Amino acid sequence: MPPKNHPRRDGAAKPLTDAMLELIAQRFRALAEPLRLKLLNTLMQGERNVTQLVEAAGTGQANVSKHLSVLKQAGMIATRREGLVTLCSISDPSIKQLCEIMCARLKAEHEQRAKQFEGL
Amino acid sequence: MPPKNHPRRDGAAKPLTDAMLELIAQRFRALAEPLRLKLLNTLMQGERNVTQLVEAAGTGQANVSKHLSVLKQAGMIATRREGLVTLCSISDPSIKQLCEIMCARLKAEHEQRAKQFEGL
DNA sequence: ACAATATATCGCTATATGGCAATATAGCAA
DNA sequence: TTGCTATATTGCCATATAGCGATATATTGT
Repeated sequence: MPPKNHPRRDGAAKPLTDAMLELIAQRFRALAEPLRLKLLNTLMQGERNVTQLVEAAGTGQANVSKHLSVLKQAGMIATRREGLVTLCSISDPSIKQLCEIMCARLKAEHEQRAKQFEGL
Repeated sequence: MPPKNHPRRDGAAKPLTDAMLELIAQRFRALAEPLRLKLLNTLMQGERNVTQLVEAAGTGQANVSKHLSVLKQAGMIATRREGLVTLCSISDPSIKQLCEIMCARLKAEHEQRAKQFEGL
């Protein structure tokens, strides 16, 4: 038996190895490009094939294909071939959460800034 | 009065402008480097000055300083000067959430992979 | 086999950025 | 002032990667 996994009472950070940090950074990096976020945002509505994603993205097919492979590599999307087309879908349910948290924070900061300008 | 903010019943994605996508990507980019994650992880334990962060990070001071400015620019940390030292602290409470979600997902995937190797 | 369509991959250039060494700046003390 | 410490900034190099055009591969239909 490995030692029991005690949850931490304090807010202390767990010791993260460099390898773990690299893994985490890698996943954030996959979310760190506007075009990839756009693709994911499109896929939130449901499964789409590559051509549809190219149209929605408004950029070249080669580019979309490359970004899709990054997302796939990061385990964020899954693909299945159906005849001629490749259908893509989100395979990582936490992505929606992550984006919502980010957006909420951005909105809060924006409103905070707006308040600074009230009644000049 | 602006139009009321109806919450969405469906799982439909909101229309995100390119500017918004860029902003979101920018924040994820700040989290997309192992060293920055390490700094944030250290700061989770509380306020630290730059020298302490340099020691904890195990890299050069110039490097740490640059990464800190990225995090500050992204609104994730705040700094205050106290005499000779600059004290840094996390200013964005959502960071912890984001990292925890990422880590949970990584752990889940790791366990999933481990299962694939059971009973070869 | 050939043609047509959908997607992936390759080669390229331009840009962004991490790390380092050196230097600059700021605050404090003697 | 001079010197010391803490931090920021600058210049440089190496690497990563976004975007693009061209090409390769795969799948289906004729």
